[in-house]
Amino acid sequence: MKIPPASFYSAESLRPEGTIGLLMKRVMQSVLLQIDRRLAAHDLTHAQWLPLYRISRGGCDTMAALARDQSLDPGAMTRALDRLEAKGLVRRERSQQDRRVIKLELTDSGRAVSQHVPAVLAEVLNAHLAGFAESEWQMLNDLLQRMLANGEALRDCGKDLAKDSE
Amino acid sequence: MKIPPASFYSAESLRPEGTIGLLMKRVMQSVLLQIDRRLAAHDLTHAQWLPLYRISRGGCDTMAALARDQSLDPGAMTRALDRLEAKGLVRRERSQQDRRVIKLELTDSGRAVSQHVPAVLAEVLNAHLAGFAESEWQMLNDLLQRMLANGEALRDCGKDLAKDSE
DNA sequence: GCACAATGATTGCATAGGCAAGTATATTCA
DNA sequence: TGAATATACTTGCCTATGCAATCATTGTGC
Repeated sequence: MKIPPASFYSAESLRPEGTIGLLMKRVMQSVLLQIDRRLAAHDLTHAQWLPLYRISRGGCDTMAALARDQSLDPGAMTRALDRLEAKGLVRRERSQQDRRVIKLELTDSGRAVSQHVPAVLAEVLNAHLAGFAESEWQMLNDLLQRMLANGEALRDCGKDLAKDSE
Repeated sequence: MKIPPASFYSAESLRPEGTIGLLMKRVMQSVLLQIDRRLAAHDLTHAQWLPLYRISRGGCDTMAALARDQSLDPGAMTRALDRLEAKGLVRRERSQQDRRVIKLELTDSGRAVSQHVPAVLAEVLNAHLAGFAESEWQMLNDLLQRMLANGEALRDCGKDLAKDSE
């Protein structure tokens, strides 16, 4: 059973500055700007504290797990870890059980820095949600989840959609 | 009159995979993936059809205007235009009125390609909104607008916030 | 007119991500 | 066992973005 696409936008009526897409891009930019600003003192960018934070929370202690978790390219993750290792925040160690995988663990310095992240993250998100009722926050979560589910449905059957829509 | 920040997230309860931030990132990735897939036949990436589309719509015919419009770095825009010009989609021409500015205009080829964009954009957005009632779509717009407004309020008074939150 | 600031565009340097090819190790199955 | 396959990671190449410094041009105030 397929739910048909919505028809809120049309090629004729589209105004580039009014779409959901641009709106979300702007919101994301704002959130990342605020977080980066608060973590700049620790010399961290959003591409760096994210993996750091994930490692510190446990559950993501290999490159592949980390890359999947953040839906990021493995190559990009390798280089991100290069930078974190160069800063002395992360240690790589080849696993003995499976010699393909490389175990990741924080150094003392990495642990110290990563503990600042959750408070900043929560603060910035809450600031962007100022004035929201809890029901509105839940609604936003729900709507975004549904958009994501629609997107995933598209992705799977997407090989034959690479044609133009005219 | 200031609206206090929300308190939906806290440093202790934060789960990285459950935040609004990661959710929006995923939705954006999905939207861009689908658009890029449909425009790949025209050899365009999302960083390329966006300025193209804006120029074709009129109102953004200089580098600075384009960069501001997409909240993008002027340097990045220069290089983006380099690539579009190399593909023969855009022409640069120095203005006679103000010899600092460079007027941008689409070539015939650029115009031809850019006319495919709106339909694809609308199609992908609508597909991600499948199953949404119009009221839900409006609600989503409204909530995102409010998040953006909160973010802009932060940005302006943000010079003294570059400290840690502990 | 002239020093000075403001603006438009560019460039160098750095981080960052996608894609594809390649290497090493593990797993599966004939 | 051994070939095919899958997985983990790496590397090279390209696009893409931010920041800071630079240059040319324009506008401002004296």
